[in-house]
Amino acid sequence: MNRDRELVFFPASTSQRRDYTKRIYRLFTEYLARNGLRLTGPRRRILEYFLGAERHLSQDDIFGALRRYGIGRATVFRTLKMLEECRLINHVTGTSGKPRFEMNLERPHHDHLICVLCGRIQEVRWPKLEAIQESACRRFGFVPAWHRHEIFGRCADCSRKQSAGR
Amino acid sequence: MNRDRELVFFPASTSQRRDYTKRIYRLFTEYLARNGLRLTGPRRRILEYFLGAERHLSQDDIFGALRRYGIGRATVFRTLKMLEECRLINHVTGTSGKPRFEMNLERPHHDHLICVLCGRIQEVRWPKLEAIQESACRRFGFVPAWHRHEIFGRCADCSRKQSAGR
DNA sequence: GTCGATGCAAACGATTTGCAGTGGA
DNA sequence: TCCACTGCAAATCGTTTGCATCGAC
Repeated sequence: MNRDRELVFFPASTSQRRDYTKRIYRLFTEYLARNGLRLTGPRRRILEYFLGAERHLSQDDIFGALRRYGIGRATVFRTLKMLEECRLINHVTGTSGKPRFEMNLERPHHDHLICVLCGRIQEVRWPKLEAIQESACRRFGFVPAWHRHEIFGRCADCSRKQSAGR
Repeated sequence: MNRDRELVFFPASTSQRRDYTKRIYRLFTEYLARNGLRLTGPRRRILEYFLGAERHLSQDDIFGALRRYGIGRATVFRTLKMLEECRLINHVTGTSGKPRFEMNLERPHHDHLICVLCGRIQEVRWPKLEAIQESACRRFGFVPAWHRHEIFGRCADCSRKQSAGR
């Protein structure tokens, strides 16, 4: 299975990737400088891991992958919170309610189809749906800031397997 | 403020209410019997509280209101889980991430506008939106079971107050 | 050198579970 | 009567925080 397909956008070629990484780093260091914070080893490693991951990561994925560098759980939590605050990453509700994270920068807005059997998260773009939603909010005088639109069910693979098994 | 307006549907007249309550109880007792479970005082009280509430309740609301009957937190959690499992109630993500619950039975599907300032939860029906969503899932071979569509932002009252205060 | 960041462990808040006693069918 | 249900307290889970030390600037 090609996990890459599950991401709506991810730089494909090596040069695109290099440029993307560079832009991410610039935004990150600017954010850090603006707030009197520092670019440290653990922060760099976590960001690097996101850049290489191409899928939705849990806190455990990150901690598990980076513990060999002696990075503690607290630091992972602290950094995730920070990256979310500066809008470089986004969080999605995974199956079992545990949050998963995705790179956010320069990626078009999308919603999520979450498979309750295998936990796979598929991204979908629905521009038409977003438009309807916006206008409806306005009718209520409600000023939307962000939203969460997650659909839980069975993905194509799992529902195929399930009906074959019967 | 009339909180009732925030619910898309709730039986209005006394007789409608009585019938609704009767149907809820029948479904609940049937569910209990089917699983070899019992209709106990605490369970009855919690259900009763939902029937009278007409708004989105947190676990704390329920515990707080019923502690005078000596009902423990564990029982509230256990019962909420059970009611959710038999689909009599639904859970919505409140502000601060804590779940809130609503009666689910015989109520048309709706989404939620959640005010990040006052925590108020407003319900919206979007039949057109639901239709688009359904058809898009089908295109992916994804079989939706349930979804969560929550929009966070400022409600009409709060955004008015906020701009007046400036 | 300064002061923010780190890892560790302890603290925390929400939820769950073990258990002995209680009560619904 | 029987066994599910209860409240309580202890346990657990994910996350946060206090603190002494470390390291980026």
